[in-house]
Amino acid sequence: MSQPAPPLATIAAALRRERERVGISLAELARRAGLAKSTLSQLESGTGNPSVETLWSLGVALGVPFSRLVEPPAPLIRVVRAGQGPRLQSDHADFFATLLTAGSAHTRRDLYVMELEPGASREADAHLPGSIEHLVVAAGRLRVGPRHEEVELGPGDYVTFPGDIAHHYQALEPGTWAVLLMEHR
Amino acid sequence: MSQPAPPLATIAAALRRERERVGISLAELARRAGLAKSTLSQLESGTGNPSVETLWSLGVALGVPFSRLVEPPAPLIRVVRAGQGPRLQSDHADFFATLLTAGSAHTRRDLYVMELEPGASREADAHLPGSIEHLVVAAGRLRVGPRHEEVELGPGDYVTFPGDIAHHYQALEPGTWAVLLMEHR
DNA sequence: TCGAGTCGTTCGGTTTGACGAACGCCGGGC
DNA sequence: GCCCGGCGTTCGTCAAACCGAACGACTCGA
Repeated sequence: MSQPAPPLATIAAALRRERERVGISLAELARRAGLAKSTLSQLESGTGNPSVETLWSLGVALGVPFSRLVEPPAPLIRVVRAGQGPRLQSDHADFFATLLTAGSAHTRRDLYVMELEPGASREADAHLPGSIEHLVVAAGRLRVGPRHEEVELGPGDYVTFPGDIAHHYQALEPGTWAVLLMEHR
Repeated sequence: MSQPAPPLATIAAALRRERERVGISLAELARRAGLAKSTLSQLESGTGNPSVETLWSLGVALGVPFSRLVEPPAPLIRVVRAGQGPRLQSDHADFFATLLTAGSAHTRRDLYVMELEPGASREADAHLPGSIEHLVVAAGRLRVGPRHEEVELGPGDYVTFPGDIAHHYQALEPGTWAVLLMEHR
């Protein structure tokens, strides 16, 4: 799984790549991560073997998960057999989902605006294995999550959870709506 | 994803857990990983902050991916409350973007909550070639789009446009915010 | 042109992680 | 009894990760 790669150069490349993606300078990143510029400079140049704490603080400052800094960008071959495409859930009386952009065969992500009215909660079956839901509440209040782990959200709140286990949505106020990003791996 | 946890204790627990899962002694694991027993002993006791190389060799010897040693057992659901999460500053003081979830190494897909105040428009440089922006306005009014093709959006409105050409955002009302999905490649 | 600011790199000094050897502990033979 | 093998921990030494300061190069404004 993680055998062959000596992660020294991988980390160096990942650090520079992610930093430039965020669009900040080396000095600025060092500042946010609480490190010396010299340390970060050596890391990005491939010299040195950072401690976990050091690399962790960089991951936090960059807003990326730890693994993105150590694992090489894995070009991953993936097959979706015919008939296994994501199925849209049928509409419920108090639930509307508007498909904004559907994932093509290559980019499997769907973006919805979801409108809900208070009342009966919407039970969602498990989707495809590996699917992940991201939700940002735009207005109203929403109770959502996997069974027995529901959370209550207000405007601006964000939540993510696996889509491949049973979960449900329930609006707590009229006019509740949210942006839903469905990822299918 | 990787925010709050100081991974010292997490690593200690993960090492002991994985080692006992394999069913080998501390000395044996140190032998396979090419480390000194003392080093591993201190790591499992929570003392010390291993280098990436050290932890990597342990992951190889244990036959587990690197991330299993540093990330706590993944919670099913994760919430970022409004106004929390890492904020990306911009060249203008009236623009904030909060990174909600960063795409994995191969799925470059970042989800933001973007807050804007009226006034000077934010000029966005072209991003990586092939990137696409999706935007859903949650509150306020927003003028956005590529140069000379701007559109005006209200709550619930959705727009998508290429991110690899120059474009800009401009809030028309106070308290304007939107959900931004950035796709790369 | 000069000055102030930021950029990223390089250079000693200090902290600390990793090593090897020794330690005490426990269980099984001869 | 005694010794032997392996276990996990502790201690002193050494290399190196990290730091702070200084450096030259560059960009703006005055």
